[in-house]
Amino acid sequence: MSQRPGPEQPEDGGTAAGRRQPDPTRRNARSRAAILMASLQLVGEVGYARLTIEAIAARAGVGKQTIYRWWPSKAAVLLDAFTEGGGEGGPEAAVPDTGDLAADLRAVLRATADEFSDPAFEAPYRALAVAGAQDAELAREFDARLTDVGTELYVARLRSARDAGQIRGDVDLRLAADMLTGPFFQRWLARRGPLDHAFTDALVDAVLAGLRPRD
Amino acid sequence: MSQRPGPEQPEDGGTAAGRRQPDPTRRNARSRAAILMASLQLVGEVGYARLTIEAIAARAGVGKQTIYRWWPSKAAVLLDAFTEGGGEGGPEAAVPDTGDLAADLRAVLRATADEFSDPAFEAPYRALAVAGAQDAELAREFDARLTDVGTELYVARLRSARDAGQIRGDVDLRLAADMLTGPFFQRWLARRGPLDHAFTDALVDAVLAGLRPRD
Amino acid sequence: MSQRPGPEQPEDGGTAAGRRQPDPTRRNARSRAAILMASLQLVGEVGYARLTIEAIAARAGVGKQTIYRWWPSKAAVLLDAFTEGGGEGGPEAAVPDTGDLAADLRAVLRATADEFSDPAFEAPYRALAVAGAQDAELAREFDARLTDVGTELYVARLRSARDAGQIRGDVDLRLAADMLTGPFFQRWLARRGPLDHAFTDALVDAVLAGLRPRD
Amino acid sequence: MSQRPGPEQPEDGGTAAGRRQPDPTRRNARSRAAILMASLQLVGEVGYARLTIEAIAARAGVGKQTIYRWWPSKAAVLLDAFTEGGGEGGPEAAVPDTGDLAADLRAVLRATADEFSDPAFEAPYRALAVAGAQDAELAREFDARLTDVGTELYVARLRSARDAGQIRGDVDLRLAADMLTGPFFQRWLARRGPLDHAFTDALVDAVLAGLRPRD
DNA sequence: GGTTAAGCGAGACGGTACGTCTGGTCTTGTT
DNA sequence: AACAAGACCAGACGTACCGTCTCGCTTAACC
Repeated sequence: MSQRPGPEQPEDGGTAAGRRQPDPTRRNARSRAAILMASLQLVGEVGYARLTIEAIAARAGVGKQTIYRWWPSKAAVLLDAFTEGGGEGGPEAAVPDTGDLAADLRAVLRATADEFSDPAFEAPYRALAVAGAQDAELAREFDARLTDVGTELYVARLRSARDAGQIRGDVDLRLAADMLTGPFFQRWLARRGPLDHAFTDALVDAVLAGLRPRD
Repeated sequence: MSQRPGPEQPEDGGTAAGRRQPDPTRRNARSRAAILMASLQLVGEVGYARLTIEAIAARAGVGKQTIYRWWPSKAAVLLDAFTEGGGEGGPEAAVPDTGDLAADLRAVLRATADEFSDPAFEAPYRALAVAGAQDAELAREFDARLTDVGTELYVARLRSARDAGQIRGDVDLRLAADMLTGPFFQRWLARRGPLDHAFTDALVDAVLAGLRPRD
Repeated sequence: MSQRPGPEQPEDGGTAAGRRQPDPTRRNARSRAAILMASLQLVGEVGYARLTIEAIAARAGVGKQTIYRWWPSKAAVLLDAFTEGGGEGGPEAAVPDTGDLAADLRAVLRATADEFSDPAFEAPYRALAVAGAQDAELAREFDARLTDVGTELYVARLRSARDAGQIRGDVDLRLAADMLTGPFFQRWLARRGPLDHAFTDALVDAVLAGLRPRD
Repeated sequence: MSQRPGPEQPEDGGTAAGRRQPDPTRRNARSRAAILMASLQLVGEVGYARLTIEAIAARAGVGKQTIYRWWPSKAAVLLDAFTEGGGEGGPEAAVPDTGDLAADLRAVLRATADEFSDPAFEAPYRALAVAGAQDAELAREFDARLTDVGTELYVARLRSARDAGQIRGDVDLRLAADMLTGPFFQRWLARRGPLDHAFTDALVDAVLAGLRPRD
């Protein structure tokens, strides 16, 4: 979100013009940080639906225009807040590779489950998921900066396992990763059950059962 | 949703009173139908975020109070509208049982994918999923009336297959069903890829690979 | 201002339509009174330039929309407030007619000067004069409801004096009235000097000097 | 208005300091002229109420601070703009003295009426009158630089006539001048009627009727 | 002639109020 | 009593300006 100084504006002074884009170099870093911090606090306190730009501005000690100047929506604010504030690239930074695929995946999914049980993480992440479900443009951004990164880590670990002959050569690694994250995501977002280790362990086992060489 | 005239009001005629519950027998069926119809139309036209009670009332030719009297939220209206308007019990009415588990699941998931590609179905369903993600109470209702029903159909079909010895006896049928619906749900809600038959077929195959007896 | 239920809207449901006009019979009298009262208080406290609709609404315990629904501008609110609150038809209700024209005019102008020295009267009246100077539409309304009424009273008294032969038959009564009010108005609005009895008495004498029969 | 580098700052280099007064010798004359020009243009286009400092700055191609540095308010800008741009000392430069008082006054008032019928003159003058009505400090400045000058010219001409025995010796010349300008001002500012020659001629005659010696 | 301190164009900033929109409640008159 | 209609209090929306505050840049004035 925030500002990408891409080459999309053809002339600027032309006829179409429209919204005047601000100069990112003059941006007040202190205000920006205060806004992101306030967003995370407030979404945790009142939830996404009752999160308002006015409240963020007031909490951050900032004019509303300073938010509207730099972000197109409150979801975009949250996305910046989340990616900068704590979620450093998705559920985990990297899937460990001890050689034991099952153990590695169990460990990561357990850690992820724990993370999603932390309200400070859960509230903004859920807010972003909800916003993304309603706005394709935001969803793209959200996926590119959070979800896809996480998926890629699973794919990488699975590829390593495939190279080691621990899983069949014909498996679709992307699909396999989705089989790990999909049930997890659904259970979490729709609150279809507790995100405990029993569930994640069983999920890992069930998925791996379909990936192992037929011997 | 709508109104369950349960025995929760202890005194009613007391001092504090509170919410007067209306008499369902005097309800105007024509208004109710118009409200549900208008909800479905509007959510398809403007999406859930910009769906307003005022617009529903205006479109239905109904007073706002008639909506507030019978439903606690616009999501509840939509839920009634959806379960009565078209989604006759979730994605499908029943999983066929031809004896060929893979073929049956492929058929059902293909049909479901087609259904979720129909905007008239997709818009209100997505709206409900989004509302459910933000409101646990609503999510419960939503699951009870839509998702759980669907899941149960998969579980039933899988049980039949297990009884026929086509899948191992130790598999967790609920988890197996989640492995079918989870990736599907995630791909759909977060728009992580096209909901085509290639995807659903591959998903069915991948899940079944983990369920088959080891022989 | 407020609402004139004239027959100007031809069809309403037609193509032009536009602003939906509210139903004056359903108007909340208590809210209306509170708004007018608050307007008078606030214009006295902070002046017209810093008088805001928001502050009026807050002071009156009323939603902003209730003001915007019934009045087109804060000046219109003030005009209603002023004509109903205290200014009972302009500077004075009637010019006395004791037979002594000079004495009568002196008395009225002295009373008017006193009135314009009362901040509770002065603040809203000045606000209206200022608003009228900037908005011809409002000025028309203001004149019709306040200034013209006052002028007419002078004209009536002067006509009585003319009929009694106390002033020449060829004098333009309207102009004569303007010669009384014009210098007064200018001195007051532009603060060109004190509005004391010395001034008003001198003004009356100077004007009458030009009206008397030449003998 | 603008800046009077008077000796009001006691210490300047003190601790509290406060308002830094800028150095008038380093002032950019081109910017100053552009600001005054833009003010006059804009007040004619949108009126005083919707005249904004930002718009003046933008039209003049000038930073906002350059306006705030040299003028305390938009009214002060307008006052400078007006006194420099065209109204060179009020309605007229001098009242002619042909010996015929009535003819001289009629000529001046006719010219003044014509001037006040010119939008390029009327718009900023009305703006200043309005601003002055709301701000006593500004009104003082306005009077000193425009109105008083005009009044003094009338007084001078009347004094000349009095010395020539054309009007009585006991008349209050200041009041007489106000009887000419007051009705004119009121009619113009409150738009109580057309500012045509018929009006001004009648006004001159009516006033002079009260000034002539009783013979 | 190089340094330095202002004025300057530009515009980001913390604020306030705008006029609009919608939420959810209350009131009125009709069916 | 439910209903259509819509006025009401409340408060967030996104915009427009306010007046202040940096930023670099230009332009004297004084070394």
